[in-house]
Amino acid sequence: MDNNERGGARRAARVDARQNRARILAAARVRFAADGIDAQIDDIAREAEVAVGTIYHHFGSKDALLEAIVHDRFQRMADHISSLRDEMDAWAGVEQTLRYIAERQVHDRALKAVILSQPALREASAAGMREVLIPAIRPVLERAQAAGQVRADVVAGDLPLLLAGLPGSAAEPTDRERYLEIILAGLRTGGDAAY
Amino acid sequence: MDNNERGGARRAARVDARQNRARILAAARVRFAADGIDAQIDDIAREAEVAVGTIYHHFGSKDALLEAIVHDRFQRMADHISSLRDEMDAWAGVEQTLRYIAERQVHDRALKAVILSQPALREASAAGMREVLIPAIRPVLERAQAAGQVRADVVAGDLPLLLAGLPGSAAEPTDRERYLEIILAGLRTGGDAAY
DNA sequence: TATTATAATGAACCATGGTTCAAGTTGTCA
DNA sequence: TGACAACTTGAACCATGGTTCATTATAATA
Repeated sequence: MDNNERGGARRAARVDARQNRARILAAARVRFAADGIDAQIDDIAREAEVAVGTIYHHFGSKDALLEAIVHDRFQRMADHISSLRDEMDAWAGVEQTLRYIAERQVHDRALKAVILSQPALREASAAGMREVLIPAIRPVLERAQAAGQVRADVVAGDLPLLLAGLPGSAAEPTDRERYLEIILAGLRTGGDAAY
Repeated sequence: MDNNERGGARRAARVDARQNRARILAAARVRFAADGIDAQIDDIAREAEVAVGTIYHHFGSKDALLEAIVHDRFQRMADHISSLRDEMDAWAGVEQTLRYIAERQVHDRALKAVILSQPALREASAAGMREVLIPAIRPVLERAQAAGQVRADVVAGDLPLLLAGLPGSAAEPTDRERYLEIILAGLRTGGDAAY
């Protein structure tokens, strides 16, 4: 149902199969980003120029496909955020992180949906956030907290949630910028001089 | 399809009909609040102790029923918020408003969903927000802005959105409190001394 | 009480959209 | 160049859940 690299298996995956798998992933990324969680398998198949059955051959279910996409997204995001860890200014790291997550969310409705989803449902995908994205955010955040630049009570998991209401791609860029500034100001250690 | 008060009609609505209508509304409120937008008509019917057909007799469609509920919710919220307009301290008015909307959202998943929904889809319900809730928030907000207590660039429509990521009813109350404080701090006129 | 407009019922209907699988293709290896 | 496992195909299948409507029941009126 799922053929990763060389398992203990015999034959290597056929090259056409690998191409198709890639086409499906690409199409799924596009459609999930545009239509959100309820993008349709048929649409993905059409866009990938592949039959529905092929998708099921490679991924087994719609949820599994979504999970693959989303997990990959979280992984890439985590990598990027980790690279911000030693931004010269700790605060800048936090700001960059926020802006980056915001930008990702605006371009990907499915991602946004998963971030918002109750941990109960959509468990497989939500796990990717808990175990990949959040751990990447944590050091960036804590560094800024240690420097007294961010409220001490904030937790890494708060950041994605705070961005949940970010105006979508239809809205004015200035609306998004204002939203971000409000959140950033809220996070920054303010007049109440916590430290 | 919808029998409001006395139209130009002849007979008054039968009392059992009125009771059933009320039962349906009550059940729908409960189920939409608990299950969100995709609460099932059959469940609502069961909870109201009424046949599905009766719901359709009174409301015509699931969307219409949802719209009725949501519009009513927005109306009540608007009324409550308006009563805060002349809170002695302008800032307190804003804070109360935020806390009130937050509390409503946590208790009602459908409400939260509508607030988050792209204005495109779910148009009928979203209109209720635009035309009832937002206008009620505006004076409270602008009063605090005039007093220099809230960022000048914030708009009434921002407030519900900022609360979109608020941790749901499953989360610790302290998580919600922290979230609120961050938003409040972000709105408050801060060190950058706008005025 | 007889009449009737209005309301209630719920099994059947239907659209949607994910999933299956028997039949046919094709890359790869010997 | 076979031979075969791996892969692809897409029509058919099925579950879900909103909606219809012919039938039956009942509140209101005369």
